[in-house]
Formats: sequence, C-alpha cells, structure tokens
Amino acid sequence: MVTLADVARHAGVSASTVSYVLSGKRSISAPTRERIQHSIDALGYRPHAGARALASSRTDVLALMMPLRTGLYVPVTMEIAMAVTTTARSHGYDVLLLTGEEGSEAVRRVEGSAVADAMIVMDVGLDDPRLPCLQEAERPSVLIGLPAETAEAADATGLDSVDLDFGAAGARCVEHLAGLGHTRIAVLGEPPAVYERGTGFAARTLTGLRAAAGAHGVGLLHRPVEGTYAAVAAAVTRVFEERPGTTGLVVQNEAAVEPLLALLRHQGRAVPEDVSVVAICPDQVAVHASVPLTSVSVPAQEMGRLAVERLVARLSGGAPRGTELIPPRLTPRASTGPASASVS
Amino acid sequence: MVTLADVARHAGVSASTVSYVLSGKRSISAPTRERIQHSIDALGYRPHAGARALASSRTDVLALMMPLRTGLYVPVTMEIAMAVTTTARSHGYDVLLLTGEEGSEAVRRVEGSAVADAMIVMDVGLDDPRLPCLQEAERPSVLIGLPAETAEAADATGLDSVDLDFGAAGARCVEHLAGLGHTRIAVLGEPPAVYERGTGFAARTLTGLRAAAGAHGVGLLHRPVEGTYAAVAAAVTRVFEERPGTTGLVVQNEAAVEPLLALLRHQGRAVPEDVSVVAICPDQVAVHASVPLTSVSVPAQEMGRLAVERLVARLSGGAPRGTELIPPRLTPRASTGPASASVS
DNA sequence: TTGAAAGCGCTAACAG
DNA sequence: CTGTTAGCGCTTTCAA
Repeated sequence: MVTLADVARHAGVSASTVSYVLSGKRSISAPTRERIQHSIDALGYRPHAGARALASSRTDVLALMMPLRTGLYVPVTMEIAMAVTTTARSHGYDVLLLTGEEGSEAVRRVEGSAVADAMIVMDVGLDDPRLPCLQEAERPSVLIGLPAETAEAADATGLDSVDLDFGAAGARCVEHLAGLGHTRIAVLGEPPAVYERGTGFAARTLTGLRAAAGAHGVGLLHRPVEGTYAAVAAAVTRVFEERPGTTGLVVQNEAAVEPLLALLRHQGRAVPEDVSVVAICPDQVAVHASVPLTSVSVPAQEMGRLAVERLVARLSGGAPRGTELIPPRLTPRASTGPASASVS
Repeated sequence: MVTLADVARHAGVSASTVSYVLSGKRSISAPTRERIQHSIDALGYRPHAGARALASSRTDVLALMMPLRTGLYVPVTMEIAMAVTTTARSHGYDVLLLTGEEGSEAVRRVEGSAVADAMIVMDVGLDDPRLPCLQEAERPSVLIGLPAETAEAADATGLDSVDLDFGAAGARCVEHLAGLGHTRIAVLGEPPAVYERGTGFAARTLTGLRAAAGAHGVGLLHRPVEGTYAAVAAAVTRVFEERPGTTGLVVQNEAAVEPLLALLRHQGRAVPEDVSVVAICPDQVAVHASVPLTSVSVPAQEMGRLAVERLVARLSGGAPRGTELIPPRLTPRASTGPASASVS
C-alpha cells in the first residue's frame, strides 16, 4: 500500500507538505506542488480513509436513514437516495445507507462510533423516537419531511428539515380544478396506514385541500386507499354513488394511478371529458400514465439535493437552519379540462 | 468522547485487555470481563470506527454499487438494497452506497482508500469496465447478475456472482403454457435499451424461452417494449395481427404489466379464458396486479441476502467461490388456464 | 490471564 | 514557504 510517507520520500519533501498539498490548507510553491502531484500520480497514492478520519475527526461520509415501512412509494424513496448520493459525491462525501429498522440505535451508533459526519433522515413520524436523539446529537442532521404538522412547529423542534410544501400542493390542485369550474371533488389518498402513523405529509396535504375547498366553495370527499385495483375500484365506485355530481379527482397515491385510470376507462368515464384527474406524484409517473396527468410533482431529486447541500453548508461552518418548504409546481397535462364539458 | 483508555482506567485494567474483551480474541477471566463490561456500559463507550480501521485494516463496511440506468425496474433494485443492508447489519457490517455513475473509478477508490472491506456490484454489463478492476482488486466482490452469457463463462471470469437462473425461468414459463396446451406464445420483453447494453439477464431469459419453445414445439414471438401504455398497446396489437392464434403471453417487464392487463380488458380479451399471461416479476407485482398473475418470481431479497453472505464468508476465510444461480419458482395464479378454453 | 509498547497513516500545531 | 513532531484511538505482537 502506498502511504503519504512514500509520496513524501519520492518527492523529496516532508510528510506534512504532502498533506498540505492534498488539503490545500496552506500555500505551497508551484514547483514543489507539481513535484508532489507528480509523485502522487506516479505511485497511485490514495489517502487512507480510516487514518484520515482518526487524525482529523472527519469521515467525509453522510449517513442516510431510509424508511422501510408499509405504504411507502418506492421509486420516490429511491430517487431521493440517488440524488443524495450523487450530490454528496459531488461535494466529496460518501453515503452510508442505514435502514429505518435500527431506529434511534442507529443514530447513537453514527454519533458514538464516528461513522459519519452528519445524517439525513427520511420518513420521520411526528412522534419519531429518533427525534430526541437527533436533537441531542453533536453532529448535524437534516430531515426529509417535517417533524410536525406545520412549518412553525417544525422549526420549533430545532431540527433542520426539507420537504415539499404539501399543504400548498393540495391547495394548488383544488384551485386548478375549481378554476376549471369543478364544484365536487374527491380525493384518493394514501393507504390508511400512512395517515395513522402520523407521517405529516399526507395530513398536511389534506389540510391544504380542505382549506382551498372551503375558500373556493367546492365540496370535497376524502378516501384513503390501498394501491390495488380492487381497493381503488371499490373506493371510486362508492364515491360516484354517494356524490353523483363529482367531476374532479385528486390522487395522492402513486400506486393507485394506473388502477384508477383503468377503472375509469372500464366504467366508460372519459378523462378529462367526464372526469378531470390531478395527481400529486413524481413527474415520471404523471408523464408515463396511460393518460398523461396534470400533476403537482413530488420533487424527489430536489429534496435529496437540498438536504445534502444544507448538511454540507453546516459542516463547513455556514449554518442555514430551520425548515425549508419547496413550493409546489403544477403542470397541466391531458387529464384535466373544463367542468362544463361533463355537463354536455 | 469516551475512549478505550477511559474504559481501561475506569475498570483498572490495561487498554489491551479492554480491546480483547471487545474482540474476544483471547480469553479473559470472568470477573475482569464483567468489570470491563460494566465500565463500558457505565461510560457509554463506543469504539471509534476510524481508529479501528486504521489499526486493524478492517472497516466493517461493504460497498454497494447501484446502477442508475435506463430501463431498470426500481422496486427490485430497492428491495435488493434493503436486503443487503439488513443482512449486512446482522453480520455487523454497514453499507456504503455508490452510484453506478462513478464506474470503475469507484472501485479504485474503495480499494485504494480502504473505504470498505468488500463490494457488491449490481447490474453488471457483459463488457462492463468495472470487471477488470474487480478482478485485479485485493478485496473480494460479488456481482448481482452474471458477467457473461452463461454460468460457465461467468465462472471463467474468476468473479463471484449471484443471480436468478433466468434461462431456467424462461423455460419454466414456456413449459407451463405448453403444459396447458398453448402452442403460440408471445414474449413482451424489457425495453430495447436493456438488450442493447448487454445486461445478461434479458438475453439469458430469451435463450431459455427459445430452447423450451423448440423442445415443446411451440411458436415464439419476442417483442421488446417500453413500459408505457402506448408502447404496450402497439406491440400487443401487432402481435395479434401477425399471429392470430396467439393464446399465451410471457411478460418480462414489470412496468408493462398493468398497461398490458388494461389493454387486454379494453380489447375484450379475457384473462385467462382468451389469453393466458405469465410474468417474470417480483411476487408483489404479480399478486397486486388487477388480475393476479401466474409468475416466476424475481427473488430480490434472496439475491441481496446471498450476496452479503458470500462476501461475509469470504471475509472470514471460508471461501465459497463462483457462480450461484437461484432456481426459478413458478407460482400459478389466476392469469393462466388451458388453451382449449380459448378455442371454444 | 494480563500488561507494556510499538505502530497503523494522517493531520495540525509549533518552529523555523 | 517548508520541516519536525506529537498525537488521533485502537490492535497486536512480545513479555511477564
């Protein structure tokens, strides 16, 4: 194995000089720097991560705690993970993957064993046992998803977090439909388990939906559904029975999208002539659906990227703190149209 | 921070004794061991990962190189990743997540900087630039997916690998349909990009399908498709035009499953009365499809688990090498039935 | 059964 | 601008 000492000898300088060339923490004359760089390349030197961690108490590793729970939509999670790792690499960090199963023990392990410099925590619940550990921790962390019902309450926890503004997203959907003249709207939500475990995003969306519905004077019906064809069929059928005049549908459940479209086709309800559909889902899902969907996108990439960038900023001293909500972006596609059409 | 020296002092022993209690590499008298253990708990001591890595040249970290390419089915990838991390943790290892983008540079980094003890590489192509690096590497690695067209050729590379026996899986599908009396079968395959980049599994499946078709005297038509409704509709429509008597369908493209079922429903072809469908996909997809599908499951969990266990075995001296193919398991569900039914 | 001591490879004062 | 030196916290011979 090639060590820093080998490089120093080869270049005829001291070890510290080599170290400083690597870190750039002090100015080195051009000739020696080049000579050292040449030796590094010639010997194929790579700094030993463990040694560096021991001496500098920095690991250049970020820990990513991923959920592994029921009702979670895998592609979004994966996209965030990928965005996290690529962004992290671009800042010189590696990513350590931790599953949610270990819970707060994992937080303590990262902290105690100096395995990572900071951590990103996904899918936090409102009463998540990891939160207290994170608050006490020396190392910085960022949550993806808010640890509270509102941004203010989230700020009050003292923890950093990044998320889509789901409340505004819900409102945006209703506004869009209301603007097209729809007055009766149904919401197909996440599976019941998601609401029950207090993962804020679903609740916040609902709050936004209801507020906007109130403001625009439209009727709103909310139905949590599992992402299976049978469950969607049952829920939608009941909705049309209970509220015959329903012409607008909001879907916040990626797995339910295709089943829903298949069902509507099957029932002979045309989209958007008879029913307008707005989804809250990743763009990819919306674009590739059998009817391209008007949607508020869940910006998975941006969430991952933002989380890393905040962490990197905090690790380098700059310390932007608090809650950051990403404003929703609604893209009109083929699945929504004026309500008047349905009357004809 | 609590160090091993602190624990030693607190327990009134030498540092090495504490170290040996932790590693179990030499026998310690019951009383001292208990005393030390007590000090460890009392002080909340955690060994410093970097220091340990430096002194022992073991990191207790496995690197996982994930693909990030077009046409890959995310849930399977994610399931493997989760199985890898949970299995790894159960053996005392952490998992470092690397994206495929870095390519062979990542392999060298892991090797050179001693970032991980071993690596798991997913989605290897036949002429993957990472393969030579892995062959030269000191540290062991396991591929998920074969680095060659056949198991023998994969063995010849000298690299360890784990995969579903896709050839046998393809054959199993044809046998099942042939056994039900179907004589004209069409295959909806992965997107063209998957075949083009030489990711072995799709090609191996096709080989198995064709061999079995030959052996059973059934006609086989193969169509790569993108996982969109439009693409599936076009492909299937053409199949039925070109080969009117087609009654059996094999799908190896998770994203195409729902579009396919929706289309058949739309065209008035009943499953399985008019058309039998067999899928090669994760059980979860098969079970939750709008028609529960007869399928050969892609055992994502098992693949991840096996990969880790081989690596752990090799790291601890035991060295089972070579290619390991998981035999396919076909589960009959509601989507297949006798061909005679279609005639009536 | 236990201790003492020499590193592992790198960083960061402290000197010049 | 560069070198000297003392660790970082742990493992592991070598001695007792």
